[in-house]
Amino acid sequence: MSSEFYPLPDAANGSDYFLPAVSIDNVIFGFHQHELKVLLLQARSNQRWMLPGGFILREEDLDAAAARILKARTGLGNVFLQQFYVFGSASRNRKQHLKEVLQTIGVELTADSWLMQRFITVGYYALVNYEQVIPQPDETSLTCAWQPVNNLPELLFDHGAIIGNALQSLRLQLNYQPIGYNLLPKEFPLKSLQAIYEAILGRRLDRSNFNRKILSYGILERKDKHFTGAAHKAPFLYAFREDTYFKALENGLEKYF
Amino acid sequence: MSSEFYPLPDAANGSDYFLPAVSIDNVIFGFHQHELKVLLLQARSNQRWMLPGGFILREEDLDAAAARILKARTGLGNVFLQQFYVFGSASRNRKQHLKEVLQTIGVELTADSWLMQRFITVGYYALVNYEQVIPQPDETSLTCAWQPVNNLPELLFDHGAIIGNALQSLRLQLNYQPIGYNLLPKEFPLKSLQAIYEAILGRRLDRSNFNRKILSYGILERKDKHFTGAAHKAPFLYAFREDTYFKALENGLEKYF
DNA sequence: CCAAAAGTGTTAGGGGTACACCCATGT
DNA sequence: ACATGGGTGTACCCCTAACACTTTTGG
Repeated sequence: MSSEFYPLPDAANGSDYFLPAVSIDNVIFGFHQHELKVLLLQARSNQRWMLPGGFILREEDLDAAAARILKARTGLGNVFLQQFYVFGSASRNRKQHLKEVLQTIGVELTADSWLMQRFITVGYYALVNYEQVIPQPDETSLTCAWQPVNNLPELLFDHGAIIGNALQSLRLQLNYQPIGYNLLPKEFPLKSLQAIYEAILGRRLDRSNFNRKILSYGILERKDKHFTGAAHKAPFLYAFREDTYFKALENGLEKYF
Repeated sequence: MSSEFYPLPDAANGSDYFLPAVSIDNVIFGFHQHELKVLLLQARSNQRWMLPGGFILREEDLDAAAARILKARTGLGNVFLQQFYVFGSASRNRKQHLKEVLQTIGVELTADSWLMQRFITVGYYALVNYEQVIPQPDETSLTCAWQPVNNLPELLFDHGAIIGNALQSLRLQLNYQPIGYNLLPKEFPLKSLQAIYEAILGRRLDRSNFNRKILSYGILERKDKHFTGAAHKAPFLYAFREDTYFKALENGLEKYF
C-alpha cells in the first residue's frame, strides 16, 4: 500500500470508501535493454522508493482494484496481473511513514485514523510491455520510474522482500504464464525471449537448445528478418500464435524448461 | 470465514477484537485408507458443509491466526500450513448464512454489524496426520468430520472452489513441500507414499519406477519389515531422514516427479 | 501349490546438455 | 577478409515409461 488515493479519501473517513485494513501492492515487471525492471515510486517525504499500491473500494473485486491501481501508474489496461502472496505480519509498520507522506500533501493524520491501524497487503505481480508504459507519479511522489531488479535501490517497509517474493513466484509459475507474450512487443527476435527467461530464472540458457525447445511447441510464428544494422546475420522476428500458445499454457510448458 | 469464534465476539463489537473485513479459511488435508480427505464442518442451521475458518486478532500475524484456527478444530499445533490464495470477489456473499448460523447460538445480527460487511478470505492448506486429529465441532456446527476429496458433499459459498484451488496449489508445489512427511506416520510402507502422490496428482504412478525414484534421493531410511497378516510379501517400512529431506526440498524434487 | 503384492531388473525411446559447424551481415 | 552473432546439426548421457521376472507371505 502507499500511493493510490483515487478517489482521495480524507484521512478520517477513508473507510467509507475503502475496505479497512487491507491494501494492495503491485510489482510491475518490464523488460528493457536485456534487463528485468520494476516500476517504483519515490516518496517526496524521504526520497525512499516503494511499490505502487492502494486500497480496495467497498464493492470492488480484489483483482479489479489491483488493475485500477496499475492503470493509474502505467496508463495500461487489460494487462497480465497475478496475485501471488498476502503479507500479514502484525509487525508490518507503516505508521510513521504514512504520517510523513500525507503531510507532504497537507493531510494530518490523527492516531485513530483508519490509516493508522494495522494493514495486511495483497501482493500482485504484473507483466507489461515496457515501451507502452507512461510512468505516472502520484501526488506524494517525486517520480515514478523503472529500476533494475538486480540492482534495486533501498526500499521502504518490507517492499524489498515483496519484490523478492514476486520474482520467486514468477519463477515457479514460469511454465504456466504467458511470460513473453506480455513483456515483449508483438514481434521480437528469439534472443529477447531467451533473455527474459534468463533474467527470471537467474541463469544462462544455451542459445541453440533454447531455440529448438521454444520452437518445438509451435507457439511461435516466424515473421520477416530484422536488419539492425549490426555486423552479423539478421535474426528472424517471431510472434506468438495466440491460438496454440494459450492452449499450451493450460498444460504447462514444464517439459520445455 | 465461518466458525472460529474464540474469543466469541458479540456481533456489535467484534471489530474490537478482530481485523475487519478479512477472514481465513483452512483446507485441512489428511490421508486415510488410500484416500485424500478434507476436514469440514456441518452447519447446524442448514446441514450444509463448510471449511473451518475464522478471523484475525488485532495484533496477530496472519499465519498465527491460521494456526490458531486449525488447532481449534484438530487439537494439533506445529503442523504444516501454507497460504495459497486470497478470495476477494466483491460478490462473495455470506450475509444470509451468517444470520442463520448465529441465530442458532442466540446471536442476532443487525444490518450494520461488522460481520455483515463484505469480507475477503485468505485460503490456507494444511497437511496433517489423520490419526492424530481429534475433530472438534464449534458451537454452530453439528459435526466436524473428514470428507473424501474426490466425493465431496455440497459446500457453502465458494468453499468448493476454494478446495479445488487448494488442491491445484498443492499439485504445483508438490516437489517443494514435505508432502509425505506431514501426512504419514513416522514409519510407513512405500505404497502409502505412492498413494498420496497419486491422490494429489490424480493419476496412477508405476510402482517400480516410483520406488526407484523416491529411494534414489536418499531422503528415506529403511526400517523393519511390516507383517500385516496378508497373504503376500511383507513390505519394508520407511521413515524420512529429516536432515537430507529438507535440504532436498529447498532445490525441489522436480527431477523426480 | 496358488494368488497377491513386494522387490528387482531390463530395455527402448526421448529429451536435455554441450558442443561443433556453417551462414549472413556490415565494417 | 574478418568479427560477430544467428541458424542448424550431432553425439552422449540420463531419465522415464513400460513391462518382465523373482521373492515372500498366508491361505
